[in-house]
Amino acid sequence: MSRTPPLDSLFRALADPTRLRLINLMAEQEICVCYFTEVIGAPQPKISRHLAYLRKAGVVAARREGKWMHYRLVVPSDPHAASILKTVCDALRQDKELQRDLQRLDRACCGPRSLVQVLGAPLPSEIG
Amino acid sequence: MSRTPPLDSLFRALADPTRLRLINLMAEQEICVCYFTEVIGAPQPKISRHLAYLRKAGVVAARREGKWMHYRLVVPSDPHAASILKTVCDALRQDKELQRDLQRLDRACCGPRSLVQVLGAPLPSEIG
DNA sequence: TCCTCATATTCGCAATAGCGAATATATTCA
DNA sequence: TGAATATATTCGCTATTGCGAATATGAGGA
Repeated sequence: MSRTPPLDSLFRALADPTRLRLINLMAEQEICVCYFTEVIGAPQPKISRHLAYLRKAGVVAARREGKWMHYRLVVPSDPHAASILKTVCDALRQDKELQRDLQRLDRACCGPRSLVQVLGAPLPSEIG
Repeated sequence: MSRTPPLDSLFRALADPTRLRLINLMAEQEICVCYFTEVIGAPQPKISRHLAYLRKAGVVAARREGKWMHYRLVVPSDPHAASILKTVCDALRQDKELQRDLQRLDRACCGPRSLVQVLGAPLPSEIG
């Protein structure tokens, strides 16, 4: 007796600029939380809460590796939701602001004062 | 200086079950408000407010014809938003609950005690 | 064990969303 | 002009959301 279409929870998850930035950063890679806070420049609890929101919505999954938590996108089981999420990622990738996020991610990973160098943070890894 | 991705307003518009039902009903046709209230079975102000929300978000447009207001989907100028909205409509069409809405719309238009017969309401029209 | 670091959760608050009830507006018809 | 109809808006309320600040949890190392 579910009187609500199955997609509105997905859209609620997508209906926030910070969460869209997080999704964009995860679109290609599994990413450690420390990069999110670095790239987005928001307080860590804010990032963590949005990640928790995405987790509850089933949009992302988390994996612990020692002290670090890695987040990755989950392909929704509903094929329509999956298709929408794919389309969304494609759209985000074209946004100028969000491209700058990806550049900042690059610097945070590989630059001379990168988190990798300073904290020994784990590198993002391509999703196999 | 728009610090927010352009899509989150679209997703906020989509993040409500009633609005998804409205969008589904408009997916193929321009529809008169009286059908929305009839099919969805919600109080008229509620329908009207959600339509206003969709209008402000640029998802639908309205056209007056005498006493009746007709609403239709608007293809967003941003091609990514357009692509997302298309994908959403395709997904909604497959939902069982939403298919029943379309059946109710059919009856409201063409059945023996249809609004067309009782009120002289205008028929939905294919979007050319 | 204690300390540190990475991340998560809780708390209290301000902003927002959605709702029903009532009312306003716009159009047609008499 | 006034009544009737279709739709829109406003109001007061409750529920939810997002936030910063503070605190808790969980892992690794001394």
